[in-house]
Amino acid sequence: MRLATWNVNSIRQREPHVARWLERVRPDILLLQEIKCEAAHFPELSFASLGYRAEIVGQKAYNGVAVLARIPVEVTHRALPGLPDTDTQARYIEVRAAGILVGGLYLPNGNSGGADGFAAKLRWLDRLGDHAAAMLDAQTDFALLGDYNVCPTDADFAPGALAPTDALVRPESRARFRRLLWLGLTDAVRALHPAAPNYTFWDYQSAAWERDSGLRIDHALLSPVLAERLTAAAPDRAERGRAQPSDHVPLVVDLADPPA
DNA sequence: ATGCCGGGTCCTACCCGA
Repeated sequence: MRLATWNVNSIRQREPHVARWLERVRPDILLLQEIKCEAAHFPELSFASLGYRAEIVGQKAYNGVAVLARIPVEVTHRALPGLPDTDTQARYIEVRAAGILVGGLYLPNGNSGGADGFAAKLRWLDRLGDHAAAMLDAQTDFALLGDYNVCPTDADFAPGALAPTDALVRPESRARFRRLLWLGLTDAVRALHPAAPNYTFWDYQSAAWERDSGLRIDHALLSPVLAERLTAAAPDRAERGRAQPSDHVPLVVDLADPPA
C-alpha cells in the first residue's frame, strides 16, 4: 500500500503537477493540504480520468484538505474530533481504506494571531493526541499524514532557517509532537532515515531552495501494527525544482501487505 | 528587525503562509 501527503498551496495552481505526479508515482491514497478552494472548484475531473476519486473538505481562500484515492474509501471524519463547533477551518479529513484509518491533516502554523494563534495550534495538537490515543485504545490501525507545522528536533531544519521563537520549533509545539511518539506512534521517515535531513518544505523567499534552507514539517505517523509493515518513506525532493512548484514536496510511504 | 515570494480575495492593496 502506498500512501502520500502533499501540501500543494492551491490545487487550482498545482493541478497539472498533481496529475503528472499521480501518473508517475501511483499512490493508492494521496492526502492534499492547502487546496485553498471550496469543493465546487476542486478539479475532480482531471484526477478522475487517472482513476482517482476525490473526497473534499473545502474552504474559500485558506486551508482546505482532500483525499485522492484509487482504492475504495469511506470518509470517517471531516473535522478533527474534539474541536469546538465554532472552529470551521478545513484542516482534517479521515478515511477508512483497506482495513485501516488514514487521516490527512493541516495543522495551524501558530505564528500569526499572536498568543491566541499559538494557543490554537497547541489545542489542535492536543486534540490530535487525544484522537490518536482513542484509536489506539480501540485497537485500530491508522496512519496520520500531513503538514504538522512542527520541526520535531534541531535536525529537522537548516541552520538559520527559523528563529528559536518560531511556533514550528517552540518547546510547547515539540512537546505535543513528542506526546504522539510516546503514545507509540512511529515517525516513518525518521524510523528509516535517522540522520538525513529529509526536508519537505523550502520557502519561496530568500532563495531557500537554491541554498537548501529547508524544513522537515510534513510527517507520516504510524500506529504500531502499521509501523511493522513500513518498507519505505521519503519526500520527493525533485518536485521542488520544477516550474511553479508548491513550497512543499510530496511525502511517500510504502507499507507491505498485512500478514495473511 | 524587516522584506524577500506567491498564493488568496470584498480587484489591486492587503492578508496569510512557515
